[in-house]
Amino acid sequence: MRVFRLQGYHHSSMADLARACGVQKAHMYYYFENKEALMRAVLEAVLSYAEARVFPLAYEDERSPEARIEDIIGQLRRLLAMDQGGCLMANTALEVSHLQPAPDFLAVVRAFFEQLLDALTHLLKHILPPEAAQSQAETQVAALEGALLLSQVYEDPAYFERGLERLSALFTPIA
Amino acid sequence: MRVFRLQGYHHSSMADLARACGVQKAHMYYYFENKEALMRAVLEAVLSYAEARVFPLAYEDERSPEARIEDIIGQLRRLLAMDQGGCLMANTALEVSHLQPAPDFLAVVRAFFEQLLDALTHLLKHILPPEAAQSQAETQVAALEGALLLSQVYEDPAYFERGLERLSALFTPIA
DNA sequence: GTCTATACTTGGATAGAC
DNA sequence: GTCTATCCAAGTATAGAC
Repeated sequence: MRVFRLQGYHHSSMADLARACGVQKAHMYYYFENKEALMRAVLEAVLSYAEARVFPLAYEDERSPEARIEDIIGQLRRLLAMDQGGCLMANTALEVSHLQPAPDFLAVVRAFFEQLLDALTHLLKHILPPEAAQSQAETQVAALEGALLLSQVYEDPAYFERGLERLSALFTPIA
Repeated sequence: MRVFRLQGYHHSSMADLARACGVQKAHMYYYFENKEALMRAVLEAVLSYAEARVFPLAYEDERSPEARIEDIIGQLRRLLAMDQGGCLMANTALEVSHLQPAPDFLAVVRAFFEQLLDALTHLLKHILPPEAAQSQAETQVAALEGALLLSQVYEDPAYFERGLERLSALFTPIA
């Protein structure tokens, strides 16, 4: 996961990946059919983590929206840490989305963003009408990923931090 | 440029690039020292275009901000067309920003975003206090690139279109 | 300036011993 | 389940004829 995040899909060789795992290159093929299957497994691991520890936070309806968004932001800060390669889902999407044929692991990327959008939409419905909530969730996910991009361009985590703050601010208006 | 946008930097081979240019692979080395120099030249061509035809639109102070932002949006729609590979600057940044050593063409990417941010900040100063203008420019560039990402993830130009509309709407409040 | 031919390296993947 | 050895294709880059 670390290698793919830092070096990208195509630039990560099976040798790089094997070294990071502390095994011989050939041994990778005992567990994974090929490089694409390995990437799929990595992306599925990220998705599983988010499904277990991040998205559910949004649906804890007995807690306040403010508290829930703060927890989610904390998780996103770790999951997308810019100094560890940023967002693997976004990096991968931009690197392979136009390839023909498209690698099948793109479906995992889509599932990730869909669930992230749904989770945020659910939270925003507490402070906005349903339609506006969906639109605002889309805006916020885009703004967050874009802020992460700027952080990587300028090697400055502040852009991403400000993106997280703007998301947080939505739930703590003035008061 | 087309090949790099669609396939990414590392996945584009000199053979791919030569074919797209209609010359033999070896001939590419007559014009460019290596693949990295070729990528630099491509990025510089994009930057030059933006410096000549896009950014200056923001500074035509005799025209209304609304008119200027509409022209800029029109240019961005073409320059970042999602079905042609999206934003080469963003794609490239995410693909190579964590490599060590970092390719020197990253400086061109930084220059592009810096000038885009400056241009948007200048325009926003017509409707916001200076400090808020800078902050809002950062937010809008991030939101736009993020919207483009979502368009590529879902193969749906609508996300990017809505991003452009939200930018446009900033300059035409209610009225 | 453009081509053919080719050197040299790396990359993905397999075979088979242990 | 892990290793060594190896195959073959693709990749970057160069040499040299025309």
